[in-house]
Amino acid sequence: MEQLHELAEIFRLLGDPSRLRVLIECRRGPTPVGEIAETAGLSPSLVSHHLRLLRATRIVRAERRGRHVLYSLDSHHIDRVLTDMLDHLGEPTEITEVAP
Amino acid sequence: MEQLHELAEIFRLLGDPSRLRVLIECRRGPTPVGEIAETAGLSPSLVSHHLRLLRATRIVRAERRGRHVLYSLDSHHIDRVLTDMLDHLGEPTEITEVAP
DNA sequence: TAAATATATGAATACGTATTCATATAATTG
DNA sequence: CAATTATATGAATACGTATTCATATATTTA
Repeated sequence: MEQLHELAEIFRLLGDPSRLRVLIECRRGPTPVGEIAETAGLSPSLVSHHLRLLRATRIVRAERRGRHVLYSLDSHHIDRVLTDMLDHLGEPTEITEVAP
Repeated sequence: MEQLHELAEIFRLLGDPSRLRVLIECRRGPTPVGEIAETAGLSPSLVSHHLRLLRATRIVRAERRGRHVLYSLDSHHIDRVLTDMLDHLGEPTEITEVAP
């Protein structure tokens, strides 16, 4: 199964707090790097580095608009996974009953 | 948003090929460490290390059965995310049309 | 109890990678 | 064209972590 590495790489990219913040901002639709940086509280340089990685895996896509570059999510799978996980994160831990 | 780190940690744990293999084996239901190791093609020691991390985040749960310890997925969220991503991985890359 | 099997743990290592800083490229405006 | 704004890139660093090896703990069986 070779796709396993591909899948792991996607998860790995989601597995960094800063990058996750960047991604969550991208969910709002095409957003310039500077705005992402400010909202996420990260340096533009760092955001740019992260976006490069996310772009390389097609998780995110870029479009130029004047001197800005707007980034947005390019995978509805990722979008859905993010939505699901964010929604269900607050749920209380289930109590697993053990059969006697 | 403090849950963001929690979410990132979960993704980080999914972001390693070996650990992902271990997790996928756990989806089949309670499975002994040795069997996971053999099926995944990993050393029992490595599998045990990974399982410890997955257990610490409640992604996986353990139950003793004789001298074996059976591991299984403990989060249906994770199960669903894995199923979704595995299902949709084979899908061809969508061609994004740009409006003229 | 001793031996055998199954799992866990600790230390050591080798490797990747997140972040910063300095600098480069691109696009607009004066 | 010069200056400014926005983004990208490269190198350096500091830190985490996956893997292995040796050893320990737990459980069953002889």
